[in-house]
Amino acid sequence: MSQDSTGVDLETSLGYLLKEASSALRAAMEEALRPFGMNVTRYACLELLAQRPGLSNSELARGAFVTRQSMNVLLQALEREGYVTRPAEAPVGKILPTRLTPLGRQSLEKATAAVRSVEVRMLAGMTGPEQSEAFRLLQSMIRSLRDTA
Amino acid sequence: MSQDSTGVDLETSLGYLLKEASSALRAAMEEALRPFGMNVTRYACLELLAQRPGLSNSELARGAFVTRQSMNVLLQALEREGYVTRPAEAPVGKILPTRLTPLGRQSLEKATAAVRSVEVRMLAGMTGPEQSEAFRLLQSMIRSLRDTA
DNA sequence: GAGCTTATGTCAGAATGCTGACATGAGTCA
DNA sequence: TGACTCATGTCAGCATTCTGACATAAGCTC
Repeated sequence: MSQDSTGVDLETSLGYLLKEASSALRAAMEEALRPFGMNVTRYACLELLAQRPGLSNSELARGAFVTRQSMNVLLQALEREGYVTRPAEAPVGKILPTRLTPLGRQSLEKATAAVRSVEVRMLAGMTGPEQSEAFRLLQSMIRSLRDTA
Repeated sequence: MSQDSTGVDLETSLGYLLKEASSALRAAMEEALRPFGMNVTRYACLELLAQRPGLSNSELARGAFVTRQSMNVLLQALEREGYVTRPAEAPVGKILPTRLTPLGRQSLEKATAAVRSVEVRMLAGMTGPEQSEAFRLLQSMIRSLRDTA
């Protein structure tokens, strides 16, 4: 009996375990990215831009799971440091499409190997079907949380 | 072909999906806890103390997945507001065992129902065996990330 | 006991992310 | 056209969490 009637047993809670896994992944990612002077959000932003050039600030924010205000601060820094470019004026509406510079692309490529090795490490010990199942189950959780919101 | 040889395809990355799930859970939790003037870390701290009274600052930090410095800031606030108590002097070593006050316990109980409903919502659509499998797979990821660190 | 390593509590400063607010542009609809 | 709604970019202020640093206590080894 590790649990009274009113509490949430942390030892058996999937939510708690999900947070633990995310925390472990984040720590491993930050550690892997630190030698490149990068953090997780910064890397996510660059990776998103590599795969879908021209994303707006708000789209990048949604993709990196931060608010558009936070992403705006980050983009201003990246722009100042020469990793990305944005047009001075919006070609349409207020959206400023962002693109990687050669410097940004180069910086991303250095970090990518480190990030990939973290993911490989995380999945070591899981079979292909198990990885597919994990993918499916996580998608189910996300959908349930969003739909009923 | 959505993927060149150097990148990490975010659409199929389990790491990215794990971050997405964690982000969705966190958002749902923060929203559920806001009416009670609480956030996730604060709730985790109180819940840990309810289940294992007398935990030290460092142990609470590990349980809530923040640094001990962050937990120290939080504990000082909780103590000031009367939710927890710590002895003025360490009974042994430097460890200050923390305990919930009646006010802290009462505050926790109010929040618990909200938190539990979020977890139930997240698991809607998953069978019992699927939940067990998700638990097992997340544990595997955590172990792999930690062991090879 | 002396020395080493590890863990703890704490302070200070910096980085990061959030909420609130505002102005502006696009789309919809009557 | 005008009114309404929604999404966007941005500024400001605040909250949260982090890294770095220090002193101290426990445990272990010699």
